[in-house]
Order: sequence, then structure tokens, then C-alpha cells
Amino acid sequence: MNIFNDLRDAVIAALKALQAGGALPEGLDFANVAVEPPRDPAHGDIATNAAMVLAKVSRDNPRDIAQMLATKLAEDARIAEVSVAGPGFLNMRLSSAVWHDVTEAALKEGDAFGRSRLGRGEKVNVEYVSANPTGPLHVGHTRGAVFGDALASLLDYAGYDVTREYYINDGGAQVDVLARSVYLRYLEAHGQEVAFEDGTYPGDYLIGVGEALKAKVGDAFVGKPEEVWLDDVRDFATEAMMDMIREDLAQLGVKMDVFYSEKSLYGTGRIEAAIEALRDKGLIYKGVLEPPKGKKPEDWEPREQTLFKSTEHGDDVDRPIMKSDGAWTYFAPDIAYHYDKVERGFDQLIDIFGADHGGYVKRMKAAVAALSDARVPLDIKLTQLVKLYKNGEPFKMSKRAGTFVTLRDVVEQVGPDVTRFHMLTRKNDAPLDFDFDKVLEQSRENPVYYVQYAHARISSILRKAEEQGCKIGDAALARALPDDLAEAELPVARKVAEWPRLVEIAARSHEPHRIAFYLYELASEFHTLYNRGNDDPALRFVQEDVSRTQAKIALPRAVAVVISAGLGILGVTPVEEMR
RNA sequence: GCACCCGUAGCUCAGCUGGAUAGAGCGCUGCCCUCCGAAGGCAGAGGCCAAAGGUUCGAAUCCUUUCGGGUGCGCCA
Repeated sequence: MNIFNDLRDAVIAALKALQAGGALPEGLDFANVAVEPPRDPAHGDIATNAAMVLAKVSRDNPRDIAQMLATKLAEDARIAEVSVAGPGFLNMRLSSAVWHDVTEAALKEGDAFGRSRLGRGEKVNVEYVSANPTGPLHVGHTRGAVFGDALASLLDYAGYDVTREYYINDGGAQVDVLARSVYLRYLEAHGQEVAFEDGTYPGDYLIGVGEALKAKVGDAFVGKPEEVWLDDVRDFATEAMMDMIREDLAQLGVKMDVFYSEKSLYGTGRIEAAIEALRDKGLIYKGVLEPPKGKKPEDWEPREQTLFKSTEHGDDVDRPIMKSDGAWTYFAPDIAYHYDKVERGFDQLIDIFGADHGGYVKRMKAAVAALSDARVPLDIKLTQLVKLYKNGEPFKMSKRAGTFVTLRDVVEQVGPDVTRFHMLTRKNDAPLDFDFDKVLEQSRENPVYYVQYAHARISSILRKAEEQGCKIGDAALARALPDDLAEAELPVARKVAEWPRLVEIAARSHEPHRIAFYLYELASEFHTLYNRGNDDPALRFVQEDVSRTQAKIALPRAVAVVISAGLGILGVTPVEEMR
């Protein structure tokens, strides 16, 4: 139940009635008519800008339109009071029945209360993490993982058919490096002295892989040239890395639907087919690129390359898809991969990249626009840097200094709930501070605990009520809900009523952090009401009389329902107690 | 040099795709537990929304320019 959508329908119906009566001209565009909560609650419960939007076209005085609209809307039983304000705002005070109905809906519908049909079942592919399978996930990946996962859940909640996908970069030179590094560990497992030169991965995490390789093939590869073992070791090593990554993700509570292998694009004609599709559109040609200005032009030599005319679709320069030696650039399989997504019938694509990949946004969008004839939108969300602190002191990640912080380190130290919530308390494109000590602090400063505390407090109230002999099932509470809420309870009910609207806003903008901020506000409204009970016993949830208790705890239970649904989207556990 | 992101209270950040007197936390000042969880609440002080133009009934939000910070820039993914 989304009262904002419902009342918007009512406003539009009223406008159409005015048109039918000749008071307003035909052919008006209602698209920009908004029905939203006013910033200042003194202005009422809900407001619309309809008169001002339409005055632009109909050339009438907005206050006159507002007045006509007000008269019409006053007939609606849900609207208790309507007034024209300022340049033509229409402020509405809603009847107590609306707050009753909203709270009842939350109790009856539970998790489904905020669900939306906004997505109309459209197929959306969310690709995230997609880290190279050459080592453990680090904090940067963690943010991308949390963001992507929350966004996917949000879209699902908003009525999209979501596929969570991970693109395994197992086709490039970096997996050869991985293979050689594992081979060294393998020799080590056979008792040999080895040296890790530049261009190999010296990390300890490969020791076990080397040993596992030994256990599998014995000494079959010892002393053999690379041609003999490279393919096998590469497969073995990437599989081991992906097992590790899958495990890391599982610890964070992230589960992918699809792991898509870059390697599967090679030797199968898939890359060629994608490039052909572009060639058919006249977007592939051979040419020489200008050297980038302002960048060290020392080793620059003009070379003829096979280029994709990405400038046709908004890029700044055309991009090479084939190296001068005839091999594909990394961009070619990326094109083929996205072509595959388009062909799988997704209506919408979303990629989550680290901010350091910002330079690829335009070319990727150009490729998808070209391959789908601009029918499939691709949104690329960049997640900014995570700055690490310990006791307020910043520390840098360094593999050599041993201060490399992995996803596993983070999750083991602070737990998945805190990690996930904290990483969503900032917009994706804003840098994020992550202080290992502060995120565990249990105070209002820390939104994770603040929100969980509200949920735990409500659970505590319900336990108390139950001890008193009160039936606390949601159906019973829905029936016990009073027709009128107390004045002090209205801000809480208003906030609850905003939940379905907020879900749609967050989903439309692909911004799951809005959920986190909303939950914080909802928790705040609840805590305020709770404390009002200190001064005014009539506002306490647990009352002397059982039936009065039951009537009072319906609203906090509705809050808990929403918090639980919201935390569910973020992938955070709504705890029942925190002692 | 070019592209993308960012610039909002002393600090860290929200601001609902253009709405009314710009919000929250921290910090500072003063309060509230014989009371359902004080891990909480209330009140006060704090702002030329980086700057200048423009678009219009209306701009922190959209456009242009400038300044300042971050990221990236052919044959690495």
C-alpha cells in the first residue's frame, strides 16, 4: 500500500474531472505532477505541485487551479483537510483512517508491504565483484560486493527479475602469471628453493594451492617446460582461486546466480560474432589513434589497429579491439560478454565497477548501445575508494608490509552485518571511511547499532507484552489497531507510510544507500516516541490493561516489520536482542 | 591536455531526478532513568549549499565557465 501513489491517482482523477467539466484545457501532461511528503510537517501530511506544473501549460493562475483542485479533492474521504499555500502548493492533511490503514497494511502484508511492481518483472542483470581470479578479495571488492548485492536485492524487492552475475577474468595474461606462481609453490612443495621474481604473485595464499597441485599430479610437472604444464596448472589454479573467492563471498552473505567465464568466449567464435555484429553496423575499421595529450609520449609509436568506432555512441575516442600483433585486447571479450547479456534477453544491464575503472564507462556503454540498437540501457555504478583506519589512524594497504586487508579480515573482525550496513551508509560514488574500531562502537554515531537497537527494543516490548498475556501475532495486532493514533504517534506512522515510496525511489535511482538512511530515520522516529513514554505514561507501549497494550504495540510492531524488510534488502540481520 | 566523479554546519555526511524557512550525527552548552532496554531522548548555538553567470513561477539540485580535490587516459585486465 503506497499512499503516495494512491493519492497521486486521486489527484490525477480530480484533474481529469476538471478537464471534463471544462475548467482545465485538454491535452495536459501529468507526468511531472508529484505527490510527496512536504519537507516541513507543519505543511500537512502530503503535498502536490500539480497546480504549478499545469499552470505552465494552461497559462492559468496556479493558485486558481489549486483552489479548484482543492474543492474537488475535499470530496475524498482520505483527505481531511486541504489548503492552498505559497505559489500554488496544495497541502493535505490525511484522515486518521489513512494512518490506521497504512499500519494495518504493514502488519498484514509483512515483508510484502513495501514491495513494488515498479519493475514489472523486467529482466535485469547486475554484474558485480568480477575480481580477477588471482588472489583473495580485498576491501575494495568488499564494497563492490555489498553494493551490488544490496542493489540486486532492492531491484528484486521493487519487482524486477534480477540475475546476479560475476564475470571471471580467466582469459588474460594475469591467469598465466597466476599459473606460474602456483607452479613455483608446487616446486616448493617438492622441496625446491624458488625465487619469486617480478611478474609473479608471491602471496602466501598460493602455498596451499601448490601443495594441492602436488597431491593431485605428484611430480609429473617437476622439471618440465612450461608448454607441458601451463594449461593444466592455469585451470587448476583459477578453479582454486574461484573456490576461495566463492567462500569469501559466502562469508559476506553474497551468492551469485551466474559465474561467467571470459575464457569460454575464446575459441568458440563468440568474440568474432560480437565483432561481426559491430562490423555489420559499420563500426569496425582499421586506423591509427592520436597519442593522448599531456601523457608521457616517449614510447609512443603510431600503429595501425583494429578499432571500434565508439565515438558514434558518445565515447571520446575510438577504442582498439585488437592489438598490433593480432591478438584481442581485453575490450574485445568484454564486448562479447555484454553482447551475450543482450542476447540472453535482459531488459536492463547494470555493471558495478571500482572507481579506478571509470575510464571504461563510456566505451562499454557505447558497445552495448551499438549491439542492442540502444534498446538495452546499461548503467554503470562506480564504487569509490575505501579508506581504512584503526583507532582513528589511517593505514595504507601494502602487500609488502603485510598490511594487505582482505575481505576475510574485515568480515572476521567486524562481522558481515556491520560490514554490510556500514558500507551502505555512503553513496557509492563517495569515498568511504572504514575504521575498524569505530564501526564496532555501539552508539548513535554508528547507524548499524542504532537501527538494530530499535529493532531489538521493539522485540523486547513485544516479549514484555506477551508475558503480560497479550496476543502478539500480526493478525491480532492488526485487529487491535485503534482507529485514531495519538498525535505523538503520527510521525512514526508517516515514516512507515513512506517505506513503499522510498523503495521505488531507491530502486529507480539504483541507490541502495537510501534504504540505510531511511532506516536510520525510522529508528530515530521510533526512539523519540519511545522516550515520550517517559514523560507521558499514556504513550507507553506496555500498558496496565492487556487490550490497551495490544492496541499500543501494533505501531511499533509495524516499525519492526519495515526495519526487518529494509535490513533484509541490505543483507543485515534484524536482531531480537543486543544484550 | 582530455574525460568522469566530488565540493553542503568546525568535522563526517544526507538532501526523495526542480519545490515552501537546506537536514542528521559527531563536537560544544544545558537538561531527562522510583519510567516499556539511557546502546536512548529533549532543548540551544552553528550555513552566501566552492565562485560567477544562465534556464523559470521556483535552483543545493538542470546548463555554461572558473577555482579546488579524486580517478583514469593505444598494443594491462
